[in-house]
Amino acid sequence: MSLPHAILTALLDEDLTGYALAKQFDVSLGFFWQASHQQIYRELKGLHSMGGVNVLEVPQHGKPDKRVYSLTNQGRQMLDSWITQSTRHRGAKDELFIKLFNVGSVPIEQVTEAVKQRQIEHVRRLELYRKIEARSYASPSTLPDRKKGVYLSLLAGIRQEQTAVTWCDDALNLLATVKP
Amino acid sequence: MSLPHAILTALLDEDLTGYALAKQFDVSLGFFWQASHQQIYRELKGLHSMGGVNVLEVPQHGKPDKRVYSLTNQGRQMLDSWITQSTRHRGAKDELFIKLFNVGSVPIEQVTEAVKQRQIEHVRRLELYRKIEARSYASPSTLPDRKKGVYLSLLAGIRQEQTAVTWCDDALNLLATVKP
DNA sequence: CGGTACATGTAATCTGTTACATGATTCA
DNA sequence: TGAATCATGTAACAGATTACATGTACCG
Repeated sequence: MSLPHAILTALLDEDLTGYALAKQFDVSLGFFWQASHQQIYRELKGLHSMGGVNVLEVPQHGKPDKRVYSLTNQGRQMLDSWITQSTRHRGAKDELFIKLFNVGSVPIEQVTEAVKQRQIEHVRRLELYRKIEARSYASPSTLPDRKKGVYLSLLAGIRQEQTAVTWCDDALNLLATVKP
Repeated sequence: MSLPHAILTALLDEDLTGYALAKQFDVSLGFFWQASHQQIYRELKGLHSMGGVNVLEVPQHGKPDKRVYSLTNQGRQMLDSWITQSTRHRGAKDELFIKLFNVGSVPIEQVTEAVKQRQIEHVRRLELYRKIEARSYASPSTLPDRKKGVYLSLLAGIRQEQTAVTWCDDALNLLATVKP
């Protein structure tokens, strides 16, 4: 039960439509918590009926009408009390490790291929994160308080990807010693 | 759709009951893919009706009867063809990052507390992994092929935890500069 | 006497994914 | 002309979590 809180968090700095929220969940917060537009529209209704957000309906011409959501005081209080609760993280479910547990029982090339593929993804991710770092967080010591948490998240992402890229190299080396 | 394959994988080396499988999913494979006993019993039924596993009913006295599951040839084939399919990983959903995105809007002590708590968990995890490494994977170069993938998973776990512990230190340092 | 281990399950609910549905505008 | 962007949603299904349910044996 934390997608609602992720949405409230995204609304801290700016009012957003469901559509714009869904885009945010593709980048930024979405690097650490992803959600589809279907989920977001569903949750926004729930949050609205609970008083956590306000809606402003904005008629448009040429495009469908907008519903711009904003955080209410009650929404802020929901965040405040949620912050004190225990932090849950469902351990990442990653099929790659199941595949690795199959080494020695299935054709090794397929596992190697999966690791190579994964490394490409990690490299891409790392490049993206570094680009964001260079653009917006070049001097972390002078960051306003409000940005420090976001920066730390990005830093976590960078380190994770770095670790993963290096691990892929080591994994490929060891997998190369497995007889086919 | 990969819990079935995780179960088949766990059955590669030994026949197990649903109960024992659930325990495996608390350690070993479970470090990278967790599942509750309810899920496992459900999936075992499905796998059985699809011919991926055999059941041997073992009457016991004093305890409920056992159903010992073993992998069939068809089960092995299911793994073989699954291995070639694309590897999915749902990005880890971690509330800690949502909390970090709240820095500057909620009481900072709570966020700091959450990071400290998380660091303790990572340290514990790291110690556990290292214990397993020392016990079973002291000389990775002489490992039989069948164990190499498992070792690589463990190595990934160790590196991830190490990275996380270090990051927590850096995070705590930067969070200490946030005005309350 | 109380807790843990063994051993299996059902039912309800909550989350997440996939597919379907609509429709104008802008850009190549 | 066709794809992408803006903008909202419904419906069905799959997957995960929580609660409930039962019952013996063994250890301290």
